[in-house]
Amino acid sequence: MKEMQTTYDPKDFEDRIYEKWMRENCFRAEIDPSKVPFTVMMPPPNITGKLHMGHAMDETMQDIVVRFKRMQGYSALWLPGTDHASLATEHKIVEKLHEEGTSKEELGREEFLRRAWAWKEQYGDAIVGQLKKLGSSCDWSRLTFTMDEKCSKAVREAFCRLYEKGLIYRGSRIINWCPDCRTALSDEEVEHTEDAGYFWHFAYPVEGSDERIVIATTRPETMLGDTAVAVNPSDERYKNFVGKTLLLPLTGRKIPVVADEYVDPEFGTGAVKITPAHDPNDFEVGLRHSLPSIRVMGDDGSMNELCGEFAGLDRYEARKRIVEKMKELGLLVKIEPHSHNVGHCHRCHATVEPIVSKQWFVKMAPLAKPAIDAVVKNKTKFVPDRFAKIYFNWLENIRDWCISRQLWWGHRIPVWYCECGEVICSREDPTVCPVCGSTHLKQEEDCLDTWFSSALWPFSTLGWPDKTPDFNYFYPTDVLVTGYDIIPFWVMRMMFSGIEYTEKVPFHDVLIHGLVRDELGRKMSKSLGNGVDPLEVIAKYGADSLRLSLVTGVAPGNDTRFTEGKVEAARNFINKIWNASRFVLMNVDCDVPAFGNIRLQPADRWIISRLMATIREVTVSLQKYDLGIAADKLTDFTWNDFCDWYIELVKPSLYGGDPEKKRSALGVLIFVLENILKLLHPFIPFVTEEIWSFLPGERGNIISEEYPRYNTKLSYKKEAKTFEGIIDLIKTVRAMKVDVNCPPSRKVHLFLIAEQRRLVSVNKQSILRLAGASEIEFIEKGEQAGEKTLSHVCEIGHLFVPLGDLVDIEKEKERLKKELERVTGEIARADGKLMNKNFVAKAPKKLVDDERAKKEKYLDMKQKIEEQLRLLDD
RNA sequence: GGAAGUUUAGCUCAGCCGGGAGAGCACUUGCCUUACAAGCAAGGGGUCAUAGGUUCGAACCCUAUAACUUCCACCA
Repeated sequence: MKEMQTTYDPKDFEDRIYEKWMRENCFRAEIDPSKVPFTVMMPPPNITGKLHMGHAMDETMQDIVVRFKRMQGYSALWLPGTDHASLATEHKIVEKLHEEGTSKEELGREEFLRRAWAWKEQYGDAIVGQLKKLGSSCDWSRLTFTMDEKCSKAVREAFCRLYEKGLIYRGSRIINWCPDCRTALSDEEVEHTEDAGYFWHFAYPVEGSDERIVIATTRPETMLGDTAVAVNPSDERYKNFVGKTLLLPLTGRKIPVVADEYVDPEFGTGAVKITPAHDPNDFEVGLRHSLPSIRVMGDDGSMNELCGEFAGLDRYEARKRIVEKMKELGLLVKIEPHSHNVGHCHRCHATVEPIVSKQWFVKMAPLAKPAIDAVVKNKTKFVPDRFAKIYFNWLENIRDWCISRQLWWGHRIPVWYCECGEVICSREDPTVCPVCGSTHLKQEEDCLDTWFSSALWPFSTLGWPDKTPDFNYFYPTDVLVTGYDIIPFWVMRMMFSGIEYTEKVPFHDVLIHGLVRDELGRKMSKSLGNGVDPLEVIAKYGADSLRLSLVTGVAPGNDTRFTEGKVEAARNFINKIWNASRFVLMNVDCDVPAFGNIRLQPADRWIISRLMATIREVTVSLQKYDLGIAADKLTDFTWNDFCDWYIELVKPSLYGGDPEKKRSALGVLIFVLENILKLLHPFIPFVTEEIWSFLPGERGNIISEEYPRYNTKLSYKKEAKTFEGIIDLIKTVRAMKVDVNCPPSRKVHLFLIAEQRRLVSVNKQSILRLAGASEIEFIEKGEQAGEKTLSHVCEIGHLFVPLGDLVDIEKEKERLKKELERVTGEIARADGKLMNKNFVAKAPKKLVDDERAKKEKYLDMKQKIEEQLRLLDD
């Protein structure tokens, strides 16, 4: 039999184990009617780059849940994939082309797409590699890319259905335009920041008079597109202006003064220039007053041909020139600093321009309603549930979704325009116009928003719209794991899409996690350069340590800080398990009896009792997605109970020379270790699998083992409680020795007045070893343990330890007096409660009983301490 | 202008149904005890942000306040 290395080194086996899992098809989810399916769709990472720490946490959480469910006997499918990330990817490729001295226009659509697919191959593979390094147990046979044929088919189906229902329309609306990416954006893709700017006050002259009206604007360049000035109808200052005509400076265009409630008289000058083509509010005002809409800016953010001398200028250059010009004309009244909310493209951070443009939209109101209802009715639950509020907030205030993008990389909109004017939306590429028979059809140039295909992810991956066996078996999915920042982009859209297309919610639970921040609590970002590469951490500490560190001490939905110290702590814990396992295995030199055939000793029953309690707590926590609590319980049990206590307690049995005792001890050790490894496997899959392979006997992979189950017959609650008296005894002796500076090597003689002599006797060797004692001697009440003796009342009885020269009687008296004080205080506290009639009457009976028992215990302690004090006084 | 979150040990954070405040790291002391110094043992350290309220009983529930964080919102 091969042996375990003396130190834990994950590099020795992580890759090898992953290959083994792959080779043996351990991640493959089968359609098995005898099993219950459990489905998780991996949020497909963008192919724009490599995975960051946030992904690492997201994937780890999913893997933990999936491995847990798989071990529980579900047919667990974790379907992996990647996202084409239309805008983000195209942006990156365009940047790269720019560096190469070319452009997408120069290459043309076809060549550009060829490059994009090459990009996808490269980065998609890198991501898959990273996921494997992390230990992700996803079903690679079902790996999906959002532009795979099946997804494209689903996208077309979805688009056509909405189009046919009249829920998709094309129209000219104000949209968010990114002049750098040169595409429309949805509202969600715009980030607002409070930017410092100015308020320019311009005077607009009234036609045929000397009167002027002063407006304030933050975007002077848009004045070229003004088609009115609006004032509040109740504003006395401007009453006489309403209906008059103004001469728009720089253009001489005649524009009316209109009255509209939208204007806030308190803000600015109370008069607002109206530019319907370049401002969402102005657009609305324009509609109400039938104002023309004049677009003065091109797709690249420069002023267009309507702008006279400013034509061709960049928007900011134009702003400068216009302000100068207005000043020259004496129409610049004043400039005041003003900070306001400015929208930025969330991809390239360029300032977004609201622009009127012909785009495709999804009508949201009819889709939002059922998506809200589903969560209200608990068909889908958010964990933690407070995130439901954020979800509602979005859906309740939602506006129509602009889905067209002026991009090439993505799903091209399945609409064709015929020369006769017919618009054809089709699942198949049409060749002939159904109206005029023409074959001159042109497909819509625009692509769909990436999130349009992401919205279909829970079912497009399973073959929808076809009724595939996968779809029938695995859909709807069980849990979606993602960050709170993705709720508006994705969760919400999957919800209404799932309900609309499949008539089922796409998942029952949404497990929301927070962001992984840096050591100082800052968001990890490229610009700050504070990101930590998961692969580097894995290289140094191993994937298991990284995984464990990402879920311990983390509450659902809360942000967490990444520190190397946490990874180190996780590594140390894993090292502990490694060595504990090594210890157990190096003692195996005989057949280990089956657990059921072992006559259990009190210590055995204690550890098994603790094991059962742990199994129960961990299982409950995992079912509630409380991964942090589960990890915490497991660490505590493994390290404290198993390693620090149980292993030490059974060493005398291993070393004592009695083969029967040794065999039994080994049996229990192996049994508990097996359970620990299984319980921990979802968290730290590699090392548990590796250790598992060293355990004696024929066994398969731990990944395919059954998750431990709570067994009432093995709970031994009462016996475990009693056994804790032994632990308490050992701790007491240790503390006594430290208290008097007794060297650990100096063995002490223990005298004990106790009722449970048998329990003590059975564990005598363990007690001697762990307490650093030479002998335990039972004495009767009233009997003396000799001169210079320290005493302590512990759970199991009254302990006396003669320590000779180390004992300072006066100090011991002091200590006893203090102890007496404490105990007296405890009695008073218990009395305080028990004398309270309300407590006795209203508190649960168990609590009252417990309180009475405590009082009894302390009274007994008090008596013993007083006795001892009297003795010392004599 | 709305909304959510956070505030607990020196640091980072847990804390379930309300029933004697926890972990890791750091710190102090002693130990290389034949698995592990990435370790063992024993310790010190908290006005659970503040003020009220509900309750027999509050870190936990309610109200208000403060500080910080985040999301949303068209005030030109």
